[in-house]
Order: sequence, then structure tokens, then C-alpha cells
Amino acid sequence: MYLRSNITRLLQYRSCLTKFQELGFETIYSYNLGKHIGVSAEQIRKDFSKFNIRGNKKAGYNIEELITAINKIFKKNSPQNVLLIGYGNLGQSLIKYKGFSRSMFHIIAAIDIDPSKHKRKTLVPVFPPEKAPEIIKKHKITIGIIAVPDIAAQEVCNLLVKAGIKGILNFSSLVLKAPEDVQINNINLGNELEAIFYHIQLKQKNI
Amino acid sequence: MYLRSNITRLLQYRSCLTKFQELGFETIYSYNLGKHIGVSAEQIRKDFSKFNIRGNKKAGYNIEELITAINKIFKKNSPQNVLLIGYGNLGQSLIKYKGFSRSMFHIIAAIDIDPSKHKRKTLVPVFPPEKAPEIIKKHKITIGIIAVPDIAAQEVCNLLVKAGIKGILNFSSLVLKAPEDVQINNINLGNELEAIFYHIQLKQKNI
DNA sequence: CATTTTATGTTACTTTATTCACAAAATAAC
DNA sequence: GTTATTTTGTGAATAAAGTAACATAAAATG
Repeated sequence: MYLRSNITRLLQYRSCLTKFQELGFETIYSYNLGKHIGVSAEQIRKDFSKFNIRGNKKAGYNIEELITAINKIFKKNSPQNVLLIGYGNLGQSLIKYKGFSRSMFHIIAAIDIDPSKHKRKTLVPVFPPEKAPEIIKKHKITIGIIAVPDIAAQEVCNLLVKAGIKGILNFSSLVLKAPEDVQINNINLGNELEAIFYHIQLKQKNI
Repeated sequence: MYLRSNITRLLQYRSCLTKFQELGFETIYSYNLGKHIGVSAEQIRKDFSKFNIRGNKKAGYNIEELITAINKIFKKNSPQNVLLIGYGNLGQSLIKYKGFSRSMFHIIAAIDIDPSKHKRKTLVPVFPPEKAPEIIKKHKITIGIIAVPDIAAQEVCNLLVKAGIKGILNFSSLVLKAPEDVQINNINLGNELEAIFYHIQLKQKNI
């Protein structure tokens, strides 16, 4: 099936490769990896080739080299500081999320409009919106996570863009408007379920 | 730019159209909608055409008709029951998530391995894993949300598939293995940040 | 050391997705 | 009521993504 970008796949390869490595494997064949990810072997070789990752004829790919090569593609010279906007249920569970802490991305502060949250003992320091530009500049933050209600999402987006943020992970269900050079990725939980349900029905029809 | 499936776009159109409707608009042109979503007007007309949605030459599209037509594509004859697996931070924030409650999807129960959670006063009833098949059958659940640590994700997936689940929203960072007829959508928060960061760097190079 | 085997890497091909271009239809203007 | 304008709808053209095919190189075999 279609539609999974090559960089999304690279990240999936990496997580799978890590698993293989932990199991003690040292090399892997494109066919092998493909079977585990649900992608054709040719696709994997094409992806690697595109990013100039090469293996050994007959001997496959060295897992450690592969991981290193993929890491290099997504390389970060330093840990990246991330600002969370919206210290509600979702926001707090994002802070606690283990996947982030394992990575080079660190949510170092949060913004919330509710004054009561500024005082409370929180997981990360929580500031009022007007402090955002200062914090972004001070900590060289390039990525913001929008976890506020829809009604406030665009306003928050504008604030972030104005403060120089270049990447946004948007959990609101709005399609945000921002300049071309700002990368916005959307996670719309409701739409995910709708899409899953649509595909289920489609698959049942096609039987 | 590429890579946003037509059904993802349809859902985005709908959310944007709802907004326009709330603002009092009755009709909209493809160009108009496109500008707000960040998609070409031709793309929108093609998408609509593909799903047999048609407008009025010169007069554009009637917003209410559009929304009705899109709803019909994603139609659910009845509210869909969803089972949450993993009543941790993420799981609980998903239950509280307002976007779900507005939709036709309802998380009606959760599964967790921790016995202490079975007793506690919870947002939805929490059951041990062994109860899952029974609950799935009893409530005709077709979709499961996996919000457990990676280590348990594949096992949970197997359990769900065995119990007849046809759609999975997977928050673990593993690529799950399941039969072809099971629709799995992945939300990998770490990878989203990596991808955003990658695109930021790419955009800066291309300037 | 020649031969066979097997996995990569790349070119050619196919499919899918997007953009372009323009006819057709509906409205507005005169 | 005729003409001009504007927007849809679609077929052709282009671009991108994925699949298939196969030459090539490394390892294994005899």
C-alpha cells in the first residue's frame, strides 16, 4: 500500500533496527527488515540508496552502521528544547511521555493561560503566554507543541511564529495558518479514528 | 507539496467548513477553501469530484451540503465503541480529550494490567487484560487504542486481533504486526518531533 | 580457483497523485 | 436577451512514488 513518506519509514526502520540490535543481531537483509515493517525489500533498498546508505552485497547491512547512518540524517548537534503550550491533561501526559525523554527532545517549559498553574508545583515551570517570546529566545527553542483548545490554537500559533518558532506539533483539530517556512505537523485524534473506521469499512467492502 | 491522503484532506475540509459555517457563510469556492487549508483549488475540486460531491458552476459549493456529503462518506450508522488499552497518563488524557466526545467515537472501557486500577474510581471502568475479549464482544467494539509501554504493545495487539478488533490506533513506538485486514494507524510522538526537526533543517538549507 | 549462490543497487516500468488547461454552465452586466 | 465573467468539472500532461527486473559484487561451495 501507498502513502508513508520515506522519512517516516526511515524512523520506523531505526526503531526496528534497534530492536534487532538488542536481540543480538549484527546484520540484516532488506527482505528481513521489510517483512517486519510491512514494506517491500526494494522499497527499503531504494530508501537507503536515496540517503546514500549502502550495504554489502551478499552480506546485507550492518545494523550498527545503519542506525548510525539514520541518526546522522536526523542529526541534532545538541539536545533540542521544546516548549509546550497548554498545561492541561494532554499537555501533562506529553511531559510524562517516555518516548520524548529517551530522545534528544526536551520539553523544558510550558505556557498556560490559567494563573493557578503558574504557582502550583509542576513537572516543568509553567508561564503565562506573555512570557513565551522571552523563554523561546532565552532557551533557543525551535519547536512548540500546541495542546490548547481549538478556540485558542490559531492565536497561540501566531504567538509562536512571531517569537521565531520554526516547527509546530499541533494537537488541535484546526488547520493552522502560518508562513511557509514554519513546519507544522498535525495530530488529530478524532480524525485518526474516523480514518481508521473508514478504512475498516472499505476493507470489508473489498472482500 | 505532497503526501496527505485524500481522506485526511476531506476531514480537514470538513473542520474548516464547519468553522466557515459558524461564521455565517453559506457558500464557498474551491479557491477559498484551498487557501485556508493550504491546498490548491484544483486539488479540492478533484477530491470532491472523486467522491461524487458536486457544486454549482459560478456559485461555488453550498457549505451545508458539503458537510453533509463528507459526513456521509464517513458515515457511522451508530456510535462506535472504542476500547482503550493502557490506563496510564496518556490513556487518561485520551479519555478526557474533548475531540472524541464530540465525535461518534466513545471510549467505553479501559484495560490495564495494574490491579490497583481496577478498584479505583475511574473515568471509565478499567478491567484486567483477560476480560478484553468478553468486553469487545459484548459491546461490539471494532477499534482499540493502544496506549501501553512498547514492551507490551505487540502482545496487546495480538490480544485485540484475536478478539476480533479490526482497527487499532497505536501510540507505542513499535511497528505492530497484524493481519492485512486489520487497519493500524500509528501515532509516534517522538518521530513527529524528529520529522519536524528534519523538515526545519531542510527548509533552512533550501533558502 | 572456477562456479554457484545470494543480496545489493540501479535502471526501466507501472501506478498513483497532482497540476494544468480549457470546455461547459451558471450568473451578472449591459 | 445577448455578452461578459466566473467557477466548476474533467481529460491531458506532468510529477512522484512504488514495483519489477536484472546486472554486479561479495561470499560460499566444491
